[in-house]
Amino acid sequence: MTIDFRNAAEELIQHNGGRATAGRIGILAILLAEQHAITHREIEHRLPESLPLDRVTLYRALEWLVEKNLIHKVTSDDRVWRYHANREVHAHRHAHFKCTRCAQVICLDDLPEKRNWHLPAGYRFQEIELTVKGLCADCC
Amino acid sequence: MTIDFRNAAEELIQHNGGRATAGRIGILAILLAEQHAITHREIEHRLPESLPLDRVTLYRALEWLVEKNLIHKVTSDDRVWRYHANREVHAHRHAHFKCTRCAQVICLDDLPEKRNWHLPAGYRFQEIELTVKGLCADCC
DNA sequence: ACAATAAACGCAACTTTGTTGCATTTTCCA
DNA sequence: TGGAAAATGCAACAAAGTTGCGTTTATTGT
Repeated sequence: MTIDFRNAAEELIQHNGGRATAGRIGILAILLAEQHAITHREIEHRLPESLPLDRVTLYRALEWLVEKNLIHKVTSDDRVWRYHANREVHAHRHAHFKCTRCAQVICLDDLPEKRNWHLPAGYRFQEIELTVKGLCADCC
Repeated sequence: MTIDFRNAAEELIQHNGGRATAGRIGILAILLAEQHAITHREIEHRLPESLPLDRVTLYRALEWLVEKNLIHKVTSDDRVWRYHANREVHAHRHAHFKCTRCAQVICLDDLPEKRNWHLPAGYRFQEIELTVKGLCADCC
């Protein structure tokens, strides 16, 4: 199981012209295996003991993966980035759900239309960032 | 002009059962005078020399003002809270606009309908947090 | 007007998240 | 397989925000 994610991760990394280092593979495999967007710290805890990775290296690897569009970052109100592997669903921009009790984050599929947003004169639209907050099934 | 904001601030604070200290009045007056949501640091810089306020006191005053519903906080992707005085417009929840160049934040008036968001089974909706990103008139 | 007291405040120290510079190690490919 | 480029690890730093605690201040009742 894990091995499949590792293989997929390695392939994805190489197809993007990056070096398939143990760190990157491990990180991406963790994110591929994960349903929810997770924090830097959660990734760190999921790393096997056989792969001790420096905090900074983890930050840089995540940055690289975001750049290469293999994962994406989610803003949150707790000042912590969460990361999630990109799948087909994420080809387009999408909304996120965050549980107000356990802080779990998942991806939703819709985003409101851009034209609904009448900005003041002279303002230019670029993108929408939307988080729905509530309770997840476990916390309800 | 400033004096009007100070008077309004003092009244608002007293009507909420809080002590009208120089700090709170000064802070709320600044926020009342401000069009945009501004950061802790920006507030600090706007404080007159006659009112040197400790960082911590500022944080605590802001926290109190949020609790009392006199101001509200805005989440942002730069991990910094921005604060804005509540006006009639803000009686209901609303969206925000953030300029991707100068980081200025303003309030918009609409929010998409809750029912548009079909969450997974068992999830409970609470609220929406939405930021439109783009360029403001000055940065276009 | 004034004293008592609860609420604010200021200071110092700490935490968390993330970043930067630089020397060392590793990957990849010629 | 050996050398260049890329990735890593370490140490130090930075920004935002929090906590504990002793001191000051605004309010309230007399």
